[in-house]
Amino acid sequence: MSEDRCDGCQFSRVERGLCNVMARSDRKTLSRRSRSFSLKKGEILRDDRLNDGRSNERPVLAVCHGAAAVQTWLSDGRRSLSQLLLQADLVELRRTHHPFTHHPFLGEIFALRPTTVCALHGETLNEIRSTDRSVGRAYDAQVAEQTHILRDHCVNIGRKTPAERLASFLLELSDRGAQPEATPDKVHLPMTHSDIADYLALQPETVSRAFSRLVEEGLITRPVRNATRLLDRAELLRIASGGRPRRSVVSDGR
Amino acid sequence: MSEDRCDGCQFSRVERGLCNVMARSDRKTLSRRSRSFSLKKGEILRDDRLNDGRSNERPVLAVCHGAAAVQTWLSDGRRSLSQLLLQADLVELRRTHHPFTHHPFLGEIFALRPTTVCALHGETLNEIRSTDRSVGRAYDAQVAEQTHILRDHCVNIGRKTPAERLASFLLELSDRGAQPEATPDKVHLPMTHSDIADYLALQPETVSRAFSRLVEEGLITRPVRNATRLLDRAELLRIASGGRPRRSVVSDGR
DNA sequence: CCAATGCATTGACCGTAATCAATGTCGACA
DNA sequence: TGTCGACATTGATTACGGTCAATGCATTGG
Repeated sequence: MSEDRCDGCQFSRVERGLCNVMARSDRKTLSRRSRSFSLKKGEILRDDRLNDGRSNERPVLAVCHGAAAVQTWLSDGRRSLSQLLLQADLVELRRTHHPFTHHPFLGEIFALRPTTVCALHGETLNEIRSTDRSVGRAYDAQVAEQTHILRDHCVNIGRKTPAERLASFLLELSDRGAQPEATPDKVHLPMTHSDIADYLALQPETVSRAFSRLVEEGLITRPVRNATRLLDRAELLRIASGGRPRRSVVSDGR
Repeated sequence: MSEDRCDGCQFSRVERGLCNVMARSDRKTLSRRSRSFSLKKGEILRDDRLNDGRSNERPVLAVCHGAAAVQTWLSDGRRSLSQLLLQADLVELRRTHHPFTHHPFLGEIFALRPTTVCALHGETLNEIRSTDRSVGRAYDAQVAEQTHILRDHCVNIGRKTPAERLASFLLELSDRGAQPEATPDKVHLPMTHSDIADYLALQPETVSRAFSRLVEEGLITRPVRNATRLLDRAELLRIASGGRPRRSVVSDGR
């Protein structure tokens, strides 16, 4: 918790990292009022852990390193990972009430692998944002991107076949690519098949079969268990966007 | 386009409406630099319509009246409605690039019924926000709520049965309730079964059957075609959250 | 008032992914 | 190096929701 612990933080160095945008002095101020958490693979961070000692103003979480997901349980044990959190992603874990059940909504962060998360002090972030316009822009951009990804994900799990979902997923990983030393075609998988299943709204077995199918069709290879190489990006993209057109991939509406 | 056209706008009167929070003078300034659109039922508003004449700074859309949805097509004709936009909802239709295909992302707003939408001038909104802290808070709250709803929706369409999805949907409508004269139990349905299907990731026939089932079980009635009355809110909630527990509805995690 | 149209409903059937089960593979650790 | 445990893969079967088709019911407009 030293003042310049941010200097060692990977998040502050990542291109799209919010801390990278702000002035050094602001970063120090923010750092002093923020806390960081180390999560082991499989560990869960609930919002109640964020609120001890501090005010319960909205804490904004930043993923400094690793990969996590927003996890939800149905009461009979079904699990869903609704949002993937990769390095430099921001997520607001507001202690709020569920939008329509009015029960207190316990956001839950599940570490897909060893992960460090920083709980930024919301009010301080607001202050910085009001003096430094570029911080506001960066923050808004992040939020807008996450919203886009969420909408897109609804389309994925709502209207696509297993193979299409997996293709979309691999492209998503490749593009959001929080992988260490990655050529864009070598995609590191930060999670198990079971986690992928709960993210893509499938069963693990179906994920496995979808992988096999993409391999069969020569679109990917799987050099090691937790990585994939994309061989035919164009075709993957075609599949991911619903199949049909051989040339143009952009949906023409209607 | 008079300066005080906002005075007639329903959005500015709705409790949670952003315009309701800001000072009258700010509202006038914002109004002068914004444009409003009237959409007929079934009409589509693409982001290109927002950018004629004006700068292409992020326009923030506000639903003044009616109901709409963010609509996406897969290339073979499958449709998805990923986000419901009810009165006083904000949505950022940033002209951006698709998060991982890099194609320009054409956000598309589909009017579920006659709807008026206001394209707020983003830069002006930012200025107002930097002088009036409460506007920023209200805006952030809206965004956070939408994000919550989107995550929740991912769980709905990813892991719930048709009846569970419908129950969730009815409760969502009841609570976000942009209905005119509504007791909380009388829920107006602002869309056709086909639209509901594309929102809940089902087929229209399945929506119909799910309705029938909830009626059979005595949980709702359907006095008229486009409305429903919730008879047993607690039981609907139990179903919506995955079934099991007879007493407590809040998921205890694990 | 009736026709026409657009939705909704119900039924029968089918196909895909979930489920159940057995086997295989990798990695950690002694 | 060998054992154990977690995860992945593959196969067989089932069940649920999609699909296709027919009927019903409202609202609109001539």
